[in-house]
This record gives sequence, structure tokens and C-alpha cells, in this order.
Amino acid sequence: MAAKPPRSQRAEPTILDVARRAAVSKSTVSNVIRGVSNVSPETRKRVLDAVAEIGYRPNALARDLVRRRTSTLGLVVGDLANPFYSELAKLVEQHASASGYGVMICNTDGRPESEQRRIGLLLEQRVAGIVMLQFSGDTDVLAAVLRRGVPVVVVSCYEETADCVAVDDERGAELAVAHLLELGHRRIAYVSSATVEPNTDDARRGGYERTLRRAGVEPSPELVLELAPPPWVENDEENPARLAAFLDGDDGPTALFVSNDLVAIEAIDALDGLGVRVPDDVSVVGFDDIAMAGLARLSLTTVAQPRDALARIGAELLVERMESGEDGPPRQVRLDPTLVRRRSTAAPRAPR
Amino acid sequence: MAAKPPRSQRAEPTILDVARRAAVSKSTVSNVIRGVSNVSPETRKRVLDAVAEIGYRPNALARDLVRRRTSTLGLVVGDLANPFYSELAKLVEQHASASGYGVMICNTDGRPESEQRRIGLLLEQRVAGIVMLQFSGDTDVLAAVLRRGVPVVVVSCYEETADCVAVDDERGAELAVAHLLELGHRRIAYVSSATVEPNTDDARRGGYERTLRRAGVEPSPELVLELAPPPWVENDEENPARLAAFLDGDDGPTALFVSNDLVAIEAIDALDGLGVRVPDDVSVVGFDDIAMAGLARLSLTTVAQPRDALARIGAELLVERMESGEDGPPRQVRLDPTLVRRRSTAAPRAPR
DNA sequence: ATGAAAGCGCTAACAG
DNA sequence: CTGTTAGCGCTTTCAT
Repeated sequence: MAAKPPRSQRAEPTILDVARRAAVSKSTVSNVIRGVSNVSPETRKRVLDAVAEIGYRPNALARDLVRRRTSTLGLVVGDLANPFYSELAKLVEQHASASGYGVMICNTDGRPESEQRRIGLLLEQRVAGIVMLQFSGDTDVLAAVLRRGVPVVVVSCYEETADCVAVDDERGAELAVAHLLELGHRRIAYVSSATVEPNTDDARRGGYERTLRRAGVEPSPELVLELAPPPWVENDEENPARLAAFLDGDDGPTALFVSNDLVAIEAIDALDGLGVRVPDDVSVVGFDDIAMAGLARLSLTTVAQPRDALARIGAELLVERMESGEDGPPRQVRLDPTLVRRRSTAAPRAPR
Repeated sequence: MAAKPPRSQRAEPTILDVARRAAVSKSTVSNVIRGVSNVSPETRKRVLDAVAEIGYRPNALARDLVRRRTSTLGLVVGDLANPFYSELAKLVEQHASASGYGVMICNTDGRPESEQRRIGLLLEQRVAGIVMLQFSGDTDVLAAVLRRGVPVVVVSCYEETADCVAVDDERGAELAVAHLLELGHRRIAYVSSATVEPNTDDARRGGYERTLRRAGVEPSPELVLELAPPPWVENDEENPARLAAFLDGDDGPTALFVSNDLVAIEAIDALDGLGVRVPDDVSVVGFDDIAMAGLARLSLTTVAQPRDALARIGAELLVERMESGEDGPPRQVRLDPTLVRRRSTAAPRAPR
């Protein structure tokens, strides 16, 4: 007779169900759940029992709606498949969770349109704040978010217009280039790829050029190469070919400063394929110090970023901002990178 | 006089603000926003203009509260720093997003307690469904979730009690071991670590043993090693020592089938440090085919899992389940793994 | 085609 | 110490 009730959502118990079961009012239940106000031990127990018996779970939507604030953070990341970012994402999630926040994650693939759309969705979810690992550089969307009163912290990428925590990219580049200079290299190339945000790339390249100049070496545009972004290894013909051409000739570079470990490792892979030996023929320095850089077989000399500090401070800045509700001026935190010397660098073949 | 109003939450515009601005009722605004019912073109335009003018964004909390269903998914992952899982997470996020779902991410660190707590939070957020990459094996929490009517799909790990999609682990092990047998190996070890879920580990080990037996080789407990989970490389003394002891002696293994690429790569790293050459002295086969396995310097022979298919089918199963609202019997999807032959395997030194 | 009204499940004054 | 009462911002019948 009656149509089969296709209820998939067997109604979740509400605070009212608990109240009835414990023979108290909604508010009392609410009070014991939130652990506020004074509730007599007996009432508390009755309520708690009722909660357990009917398996009640507060509805965060309803709570957040009335409180007009969620405890959810947005985490915007360009490429979760890049170990540097996945490690950072993991750390951020840990800190957020420890501070009582859940995390909605958005992978933007580095596309600004996608970034904007995802951020829009985060806003509709009324996230309490947004952590951006990697940032397209579109200051407008940032401004729009900030204008809405939603705090943003940019992690691992320096950004003027918002709270941010990042390593000193110039200093990092300096460490890398100084190391190469010290080894005797003079023709040092800067190799980057679109995986690195513009801001960051500029700073690293700036540091690279400045350090060269300071050593009396004039940077040459011929020694700058932009590689296609990963999916690296196998099947890809483009980057190896570009690298080959780049290294070709008598005054090709003897060392590569690559703006990011993933690309550095890809470059080494391509070099291997080309029969160019690292570091015998060419030295390579990366940036980030992702876990795999430490593998004996890769042993990539690189500029290490303090990932834990980045994530922790990022979370702290954001939490502080969210919970204080102040929107003072942006706070920039600069962290010091360190050079990790491994076996991808050595003195040049024929130092001059 | 008046205290500085510490309003951080400059009140977001509501549907009512739009209604007033457009001189219509709430319902009408709601109608045009959801694109339903018949709204006269003029009214629609007025509303849309008002929306744009005041920068209105629907409040998903309120919407979801009254609809009694969110469009948020929970993504539970053991270790986001493991490239296999971060790649999977990225793919799942992409599919979810394409189907109109947001993703809350939880890193459990493989700890069941943490898993349970996080899942509890997801439930309070009233997620529409949960994707588990990696699963502690605690069937109880799974059952509890399912009982609440929240669909779950386990991706990359076979699970009887819920929808799942995974490769045929036994078959994968068979591919790996058959490959080694074919090369002439007889003393083939099974190496695993706690990073692999119990279910999965059992299946892979089962396949390993069965394949050996079928070839007339009796599996020996002496040839099974459990390594400590990653944080690999550098600083770690434990695993290299264990490996050294394991390989020691005349009847040590000539080949390792490692249950997971990350551990396989760590093992190779340790082997390198021990002066054991791969594949000359020992062959190594991994499982997963993470991106870095393809690097020339690692060139890890491994059992590839079809990551994209895993993520896509996982998302499809879940979406279907969520949107149909039926809770029929669990559906298990088995995918075929494939062997990727690289240079970490070769004929044994002195075949017998 | 549009509007009025009744909640969704919860918190937060405010009374008792 | 506990209960009553207003909503939070939205969707959704049901009238008009």
C-alpha cells in the first residue's frame, strides 16, 4: 500500500531526542555537551547516558550556523602530488586538527580559475580561515577573501598582502650559488619551471643573479632555462631535449641551480639519460629538501626549507588571526633556509 | 565612548539582503539561485544584479542544514606524505570536485584511535560519504559509520564489509614473484612494513607464498622480514642493520619482494649503504609504481596499481551510493595490477 | 509567477 | 541549576 520509504538518511538523533530520553530540556543537554555552565552531576550523568544510548552526535552544521563561525579551515594547494606540498599539507592538517579545526582541501592544479572557484566554495562553506600553499599570485582573489573578513595565511611563498610564512628565498638562492662558486663554478645556470610560483621564482632568481654579481660573474640570459613542469620521468621527450641543447657548446653551464627539488631530480634523470654525469660533468643544486633528495642514489645537494616550522607558524598565524578577530596589518615571517650538501655537487671539470 | 566594536565577522550578506535589494521575497531569490521553478526574466535579472552588487554568497551551512545533506566528502588517509596516497588523494579530490563535492581531509597517521576520532568529526560535519585510502582494519568503526547511513568506500584496500575498489593483491604478488622465479631466483624474501594495511599485507603475502609453492619452492618464515615504517633515509640505523642481518649467510635471499614502493626504495637505499648491489647481488621488486620508481637512478621493478582507475571508480561507487540512497550489499571492485619491469631485477648471481 | 510561513538542529540570552 | 524563547540563513510546501 504505502510506497517503500526510500529513506537512506535514517534521521540522525537530535538534541531533542536526547533531551526527551533524559527528561530535561534542550538547553540542559546543550550545556552538558558544551561543558559550560553549572549542571548537577546527576543531570549530567542522565544526559551523558542518554547520549550514549541513542548514539547522539551533535550536528556541526546547526552549531556553526547559529554560532556564525565554523571550525573548518580551507587548505589550497597547487599540486598535492608534489611531495613538498603533500608533506606540508600533512603537517598543516596535523596542526589544524590539534587546534580543533577540520580541513577542507582543494587542489588547484595551479590554474588560477580553478583556484578562484575553489576559494569561492570555501567561502560558501564559511571556513574560518584559509591556508594557501602555493599561490597563483592573483592578489585580487586574496583581497576579496580578506575583504570578507576571512583570514588567509600563505605558507611557503612570500606574499605582501596577507599573513605569510616563507623561507628567505633570496638567501636560499645565495646559499646555493655561493656553494657552487666556492666549488669553482662560474657558468652557473638558473633552471626553473612553472611549478614554482612567480613570487618565489623571482626571489630565487634575484638571489641567484645578485650572488653571481657579487662574485664578479655577470649573469647571462643564456644561462636561464625554464623547463616544462612535471609529470616527469619516462615518456617525456621535451625536457631532456631542452636540457641537451642548453648544455651544449663550450660555454654551456657547469652547474645548475634548480628552483625546486622535483624539477632538479627530473633534470638529473634527464642528464643521466643524456650521458651527462652528475656531478662530474655538471653539478646540480635543488631547493626544498624533499625526503627523496636524501636517497643515496639521488643525493641531491639542496636548499632545505624548514617544513615543520612553516606549517606550525602558518597554523599559528592563522589561528591567532581567526580567534582574535583583529585584522591588523599583514605579518610576514621569514625563515632561514639551510644548505644541505650532498653528492650532486662537486668542483667543475676544468675550473677556470 | 562606545567600545571599539571588535567585529571580525563583518556580517556576510544573507538572502534577505538580496531580497530587499531586489524588492522580492526570500523565496524568489532562493528560486533564482537554485535555478528552479519559473521566475520571470525580469525578476531574475533584478535578483542576479542584487546578488552581484552586494557580493552575496549562499551560506552552505544553512542550505545543508535544511536539506539535511551536505555535499562534503570525508577523505581518510593514513599518511599523506606517502606519494602513493598523496597522488590518490589528489585524484579523489579531483573526481569529487567534478561531481560537486568538497573534501575534508584527515590524516590518521595509521593510528586507529586517531582514525576513529577523525571519523567521528566527519560524522558531526554530516559528510555525505567517506573515502578511505588505507584503513586500519577496525571493522567496528566502519560498521558504525555504515549503520548511521553514511556510505563508505575503501580505495586501494580490499574490504569485505563496505564498497571497495582495489587491485587484486594476490595477483600482484604473483606477478612479482613469478617474475623473480622466471629470472631464476629461488630464495625470494617477502619484506613488508606496517605502512601496509593488514588486509593488504595478508593478501600480498598469501600470493607470494602460493606462487612460490606452485613453483615447488617452500616458503620459509626465515625469508620474511618486517621493516620499521618510513621516515626513511639518513639518520636511520635500524632498518639497514636488520636488512644486513637478513641478507647474511649462504642461504640468504637473492631477491626481495617488498610490499610497497616506498619501503622498497628505502631498502635499496639501505642496500646501497651496505655495499650490496641491486640487482647484481639482490633483486628488488616493489608494489604501487609511484612516480619516483620510474627515475633512472631507482628504476624499480614494481607492480603497478592503476591509480586513476582506483580513484575514479572509488568516487563513482561513493557518489552512486550517496545519490541513490540505497544501501544494498557491498560492492567490491577488483582491478588488475601490471608488472613494470625495470632495472632493479636480474638473474641471481649463482642460480641454482 | 511570487510570497508567507514553517521549520532544519542547535546556541545563547534570559527567566524562573 | 534548568527551562523558555528567539533566532542563525536557508529550503520548501502551500497559498495567492
